[in-house]
Amino acid sequence: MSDVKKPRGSGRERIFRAAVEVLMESGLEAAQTRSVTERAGVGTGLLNHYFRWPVLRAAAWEAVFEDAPADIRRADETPRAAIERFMAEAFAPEARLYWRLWIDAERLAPHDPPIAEALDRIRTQLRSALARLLADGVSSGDWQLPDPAATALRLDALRDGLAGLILAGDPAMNADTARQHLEALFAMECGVAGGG
Amino acid sequence: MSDVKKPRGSGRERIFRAAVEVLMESGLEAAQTRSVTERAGVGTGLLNHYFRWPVLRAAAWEAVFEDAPADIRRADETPRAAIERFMAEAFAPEARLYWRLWIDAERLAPHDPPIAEALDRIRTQLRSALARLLADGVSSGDWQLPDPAATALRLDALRDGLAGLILAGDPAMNADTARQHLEALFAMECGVAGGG
DNA sequence: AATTTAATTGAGCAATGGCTCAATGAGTCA
DNA sequence: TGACTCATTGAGCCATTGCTCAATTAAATT
Repeated sequence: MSDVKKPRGSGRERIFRAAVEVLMESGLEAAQTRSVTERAGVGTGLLNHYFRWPVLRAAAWEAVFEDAPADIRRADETPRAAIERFMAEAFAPEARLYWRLWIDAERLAPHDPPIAEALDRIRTQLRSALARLLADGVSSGDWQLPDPAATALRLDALRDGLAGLILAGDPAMNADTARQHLEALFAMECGVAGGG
Repeated sequence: MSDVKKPRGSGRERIFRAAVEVLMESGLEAAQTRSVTERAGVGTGLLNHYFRWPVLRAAAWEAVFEDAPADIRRADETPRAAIERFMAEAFAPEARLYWRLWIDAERLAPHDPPIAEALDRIRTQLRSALARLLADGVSSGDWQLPDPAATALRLDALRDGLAGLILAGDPAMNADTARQHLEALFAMECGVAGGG
């Protein structure tokens, strides 16, 4: 009876989980307290009893990306396989939701301290995971890179820029093209002559 | 007397010019009709008499970037000089305002048709101006590129991504570092071995 | 001067959205 | 059973913001 309308867990937990779901559906900026309380099956007052919206929002955002750094290089995955998956997943349709959340966070960060802190933590972890992967590939002889950390930063930034173009509806950009450009950069980084 | 408070021009002109100024100061999202009418020294009703806010905002935005495409390659400028200026200006402090406007527009575009159209026009012009510059540099023997249009797109996207990192307050990114990465990409595009 | 037309005003409307707070319900302890 | 605590509710507050509209002023026309 009580779980027809209300998911399991205490009010506080339900609100947090609902916030995560709302973020995934609506993005950071369109998400509202009312959507969260509605989805949690809870009065509007309860959210404000437990949380302050900007803090809850940032916490839910961080929860969405919590596992991402560890997922850059999965257990027993070769560097080459991980990089191939990196390229394949970068602009996959399933990634759109995450890109929107990511870019929303970059936009909000200058005016939203909780978001800024969360973004900083996740970004640092993601980037060092990628740099580690690139360095491992050098160690294992899969590829050569003069400066894996710098390459990680460029791959990161180019992926960010390409995803931004896709999300902004650039007619000259789509997932396939974006992937080709990202792969072209990696090839150049590894010393293969300039890409087309 | 009448130009102590009110700048010259008709109400319509004054409002448009004020809109441009407000955009430059506040960015696209923080800009409000009241700031514009205040700055124009005009009643709030007049703005709505002449314009619809989303349309005015997009028109003012486009006016800000109107001259940018032609400025990629100035008259009597060699390709090399133009590219050097491109790199130097990309992340200069003066460019911050424009970056904010640009990224705001990318964010608004999916939900704001007037902005989407303006962004599309300017982006197309900017990108083809850059591609033309790169192709000219190949013709003149300043550099070699297998596919100048693809290189233009990557330079564009990487610059976008790097600027996004700076604006979002990434502690690992600043104007100098960003410029180095952008130059590293260009060097690789031209066939110089992978950059550090 | 009289009339018409256009420019201009700003108080206020309507919708939005985070948050308050007095009230209610439910569980616990003596 | 009464007293106390904590969870929960939701109508409504309050500030924001694009926009309306009846009223006013100024300019042009006859």
